[in-house]
Amino acid sequence: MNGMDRADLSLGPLSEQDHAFYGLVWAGTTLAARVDRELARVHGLPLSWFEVMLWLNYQQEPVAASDLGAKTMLSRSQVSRVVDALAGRGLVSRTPSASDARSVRIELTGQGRALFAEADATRRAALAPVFTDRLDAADIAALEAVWRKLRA
Amino acid sequence: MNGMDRADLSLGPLSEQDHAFYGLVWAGTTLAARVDRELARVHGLPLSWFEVMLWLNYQQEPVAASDLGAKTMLSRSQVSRVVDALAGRGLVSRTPSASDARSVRIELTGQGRALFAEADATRRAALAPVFTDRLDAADIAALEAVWRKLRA
DNA sequence: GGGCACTGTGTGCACACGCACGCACTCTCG
DNA sequence: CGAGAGTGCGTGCGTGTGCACACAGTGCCC
Repeated sequence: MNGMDRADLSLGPLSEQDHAFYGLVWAGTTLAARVDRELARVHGLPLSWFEVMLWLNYQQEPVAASDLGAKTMLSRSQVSRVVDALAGRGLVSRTPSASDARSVRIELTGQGRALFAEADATRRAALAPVFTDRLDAADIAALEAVWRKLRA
Repeated sequence: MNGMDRADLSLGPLSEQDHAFYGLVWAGTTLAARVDRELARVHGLPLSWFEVMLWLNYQQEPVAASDLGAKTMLSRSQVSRVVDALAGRGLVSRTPSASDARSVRIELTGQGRALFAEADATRRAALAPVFTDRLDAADIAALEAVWRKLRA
């Protein structure tokens, strides 16, 4: 992650589609960088750790590492290392699967859930002035529609 | 850059705003990764190199390295290294500024412009099936409106 | 049951990036 | 004119990441 908000994104003679694309990449990286910086500053928590905890938090059952790699935006090797670090701090528990001896069942500990709740609050706080507060319901709905089309 | 399209982004009980945010980051990184992979495959060109060439291509006059750092999404050190690599391949020229001996005037060479034209074509080709073709004019306009609000 | 392809996971290595620093140069002010 | 603050640029260092590989375990098919 970057750590600085830069990029004015005032490019010149680009088509509408191209400009929309660059704006998309710019907005995504800028907002992610801001969240990453705030998470690191307040909780000493890298964004990749937060991403794993986010996914684990909304799962009822423990999940396998390969699931985290498929669902999250992280590679398998990154998942392996992040989970290892989280386990070292007691934020997640890694128990071998009963049905498959290769697989590992990963879940948040109580401490992990507590820290995630705090971290998610700071994420919302960091996002509010630059994202949430600036968009109305119609904007949000429009973005939703676009994501649906892109995901298909 | 990543190199793989992953992430299904089917998160659970999130608010509309949060879902819009995650979709934004997901779409940005996924599309950027796709462009990066295609650029590397076809032209052996990293996305950071392409980004510098893109900005240089739409400038009439040579620009300083600090301008590239401010306008592009790259850090100053990254600009320094990328420009060095591009100069090594004869794609950009670095001539010391006449008015300020510290500054460098960077511009694309003819070879650089030619390669950028090809690379930009592959970028459009890579983006078409997953982005451009899936969105209509109303979607593009909606995205434009959002980027305007976020940039302000 | 035994061999074989395949899957889930972890790791060594090379590479790219940001940060902090250093150097050369410019500007300002007394 | 000279000293000190500020600016533009490049670079060593530490860190994080992806890729390719290794290893253990599983399922299939004969």
